[in-house]
Parts: sequence; structure tokens; C-alpha cells
Amino acid sequence: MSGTFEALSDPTRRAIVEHLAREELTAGDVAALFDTARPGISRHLRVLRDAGVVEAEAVAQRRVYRLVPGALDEVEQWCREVRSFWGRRLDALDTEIARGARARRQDEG
Amino acid sequence: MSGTFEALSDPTRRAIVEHLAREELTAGDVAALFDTARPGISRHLRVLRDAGVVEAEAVAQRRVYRLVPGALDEVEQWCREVRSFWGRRLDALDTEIARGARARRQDEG
DNA sequence: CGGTTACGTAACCGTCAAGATACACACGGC
DNA sequence: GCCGTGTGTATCTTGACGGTTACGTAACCG
Repeated sequence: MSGTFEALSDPTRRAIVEHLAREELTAGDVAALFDTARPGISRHLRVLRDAGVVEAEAVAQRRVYRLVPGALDEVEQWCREVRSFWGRRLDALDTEIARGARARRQDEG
Repeated sequence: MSGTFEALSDPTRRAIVEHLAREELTAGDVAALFDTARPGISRHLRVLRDAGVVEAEAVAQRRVYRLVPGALDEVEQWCREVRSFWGRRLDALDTEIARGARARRQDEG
């Protein structure tokens, strides 16, 4: 469940996600999109699977990969929260208070 | 500019961002929040700086770190786009088309 | 059944990143 | 001009990660 940020830290994995956002793909299809050899892609898919970003459905020998709906919500939510807290900080009053606190802290040091 | 995802892949760096979302902090203040030694934190801050996530203001010897407004927009936007594409894929019609394409692809194989 | 296809895993290697220690540099106080 | 404070950098070591090759396994096809 956790590890979404780590899973998305790799450019190849992000590209995989982008492709899977457009259409479902088998592992072979995904591998064909990159220069990386199949085992490497397979491991990337495993990381994304473990992170809950994608899921695989077995169809005969093939594994059809697709995105898990809401998998990226965690990331989006985190960004929103950070932005919201920081936005509040940017209020004129808060900024003034921070400046005062900083000055006081400096007087102590 | 790029490398935002990579910068946020480390839990310590995410924690730093969370703290900085609440208040501006000097490098020493940040280091005091973690077990990691100061040089390590310094490097984490450098990664965040290079990624454009945070910025530092020199105040005497101290460097006051704060978040860069809109630094996480890139990430949030990416998530939104992926979700939007995938959301379209989830439409009943598209799903049906995909199923047909998959079946056709299988007939070929 | 044998052969092919599709996929994953194991083992190995090179590289990079994160941690700690030691050092260097800037600034303020005396 | 010295000393303490506050940071950043250099260097090293170690552990994780990405990539490859070789192998194992499950499913269709004749």
C-alpha cells in the first residue's frame, strides 16, 4: 500500500503508468515500448504492483496490466495537504508572526 | 526543475517538506528533527533545492529554508492527467472496445 | 505429449544514493 | 584579528536499485 512515491520515482515506471493510463497492456506489450529487456520491465511491474499502483489479470499465458483506480489519490492528497498548510503560512499575518518568532529566536541564539 | 518525483521518493525528504509546510526552518532546526547527522540533512536539503521544491534564504550564518510555492504542482498535475486518461478508459463503451481489441489480439496470437 | 509463447524469478554486476566522519568556509561577538 | 557557531563539501563505506543473462513454469497448438 505504501511506497507509492518510491514506485513513481523511476522514470521508466512513470512512463509505464502513463501508457497504462491510455490502455490496458500485457507485460510483453509494455516491454516492447522500452529498450529495457523483459526481466527488467517485469520487475518494474512488480514494484508498481506491490505499491498498489497497477494490477494484473491473468488471461491465458498473458498478464493484462491496468491501473488501479484511485492509486494515485494518496500522492495527490499529500500534495494538496502540503500546499494547504504552506498556503496558510503565506498569509500576511502568519508571515508577520513568523518573522517575529525568527527575530526572537535569533535574540536567544 | 525536473526530479521532483525523485526528490520526494525519500521518506526523510518528504518529512522535511511536511515540516517546512508548517513553518520556515533553518538547516539546524531541520537537522534537530531527525536522527540523521547534519551533513546528511544538508544533502537532503540540497536535493530538494535542486529539484526546486524548497529555497534557502541566507540570514547571517543561518539558512532559512521554506517551500517554493507551486513546487508540487507538477506532481499534482501529473497525477490528475493520469487519472483523467484512466477515467476515460473506465467508460463502459471504452471498456467494451478494449475487451473487443483484446479478444482480437488474442485471435491473432 | 513435444514445441512454442508469455511471463516471472534467481543470480550476478555496475552504479548510485544515503549515512557517518573529518574538514573548510562564512559570519558574528569579543 | 581570534574563537564559537552554523552550514556546506569531500571522502569513504555500505546497502539498495536497475540492468542483463540464464533458468523455471504455466498455457495454447500441433
